[in-house]
Amino acid sequence: MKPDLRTIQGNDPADSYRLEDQVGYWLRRAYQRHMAIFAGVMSDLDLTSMQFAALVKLRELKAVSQTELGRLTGMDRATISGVVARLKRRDLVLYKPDPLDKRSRIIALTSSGEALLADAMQRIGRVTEQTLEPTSAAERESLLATLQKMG
Amino acid sequence: MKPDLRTIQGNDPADSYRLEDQVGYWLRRAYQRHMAIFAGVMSDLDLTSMQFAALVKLRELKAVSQTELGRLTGMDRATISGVVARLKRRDLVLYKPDPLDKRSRIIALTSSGEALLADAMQRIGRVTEQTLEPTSAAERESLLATLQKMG
DNA sequence: CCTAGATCGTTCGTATACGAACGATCACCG
DNA sequence: CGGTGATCGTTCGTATACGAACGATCTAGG
Repeated sequence: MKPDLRTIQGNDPADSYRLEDQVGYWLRRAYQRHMAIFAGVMSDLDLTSMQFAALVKLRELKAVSQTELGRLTGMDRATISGVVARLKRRDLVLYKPDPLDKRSRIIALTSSGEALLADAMQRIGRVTEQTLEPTSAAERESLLATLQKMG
Repeated sequence: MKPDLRTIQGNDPADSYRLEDQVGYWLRRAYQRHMAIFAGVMSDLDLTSMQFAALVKLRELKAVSQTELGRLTGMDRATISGVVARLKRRDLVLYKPDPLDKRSRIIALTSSGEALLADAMQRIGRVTEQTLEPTSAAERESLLATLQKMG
């Protein structure tokens, strides 16, 4: 069915390499499109998808240390540091000292953080809907399962 | 099989929202892991996946304008500008004037660019292999097809 | 109690990412 | 031919992303 291009073109794997055949390329493209959809739906809230992820986790857990919040949302120390700082600057989150560890900084939602998040959560379904719009229900299930294995 | 959490927890879609159920979250995770694998395999070449993508396209097309190269690799004007500048600084690519358009800048591989790319292309299979390692052959085909629809 | 190693959050350096504004140029239309 | 809108690449501002080095603190072991 599918001819082996290496046989046709030679033994060097480089000869048959095309960007458009690579998972990495399409992972990036799909993620990129998802981000653009997110930005569009949330544009008037001025909220990035990473900021949203952090707020969602805070809503779920009430209060976590900054590094732990990073772990839960998939951001390293240095990255979550900036994300949280920008949320703090807008008074969407606040800092609390950790009575058990002076190194640690506990992060929690403020009421305006909760309010903004509530608004964003009303819209998040549209983001997923548009992201997955080109796919069938079966594809969606399979995609999610496969991505979870890979993550 | 799967209970509708909205029915159990209330009517607000926010109540049933979990980061871990979202495509966007897993797209990011999978892409992130792919990037880490790429960086590991290519570490001694000091080549990012975006730089690699640009070099691959240049090898395929011999010479393209900078903006066109960006389009083909999925980077906007501002981003490809920096990527190409860093490749130029390392003499992996060179600039040529476009005889037909004074605004345009034609980019092409240098011989050291070709050499480095040849090395990278010998390894790229390992990157894909490791990225897809947790998945079956059927899942790989399905994943690629679905991502392509979404991209 | 006291030190070696782990962990917390910061900062720096580098590399994407992308919207917006800019000057130069191009293409097309009247 | 002259002007208007589109396109080329740059620069700026902002937001991730992440390795590395740092000071402060915590933990475990002796």
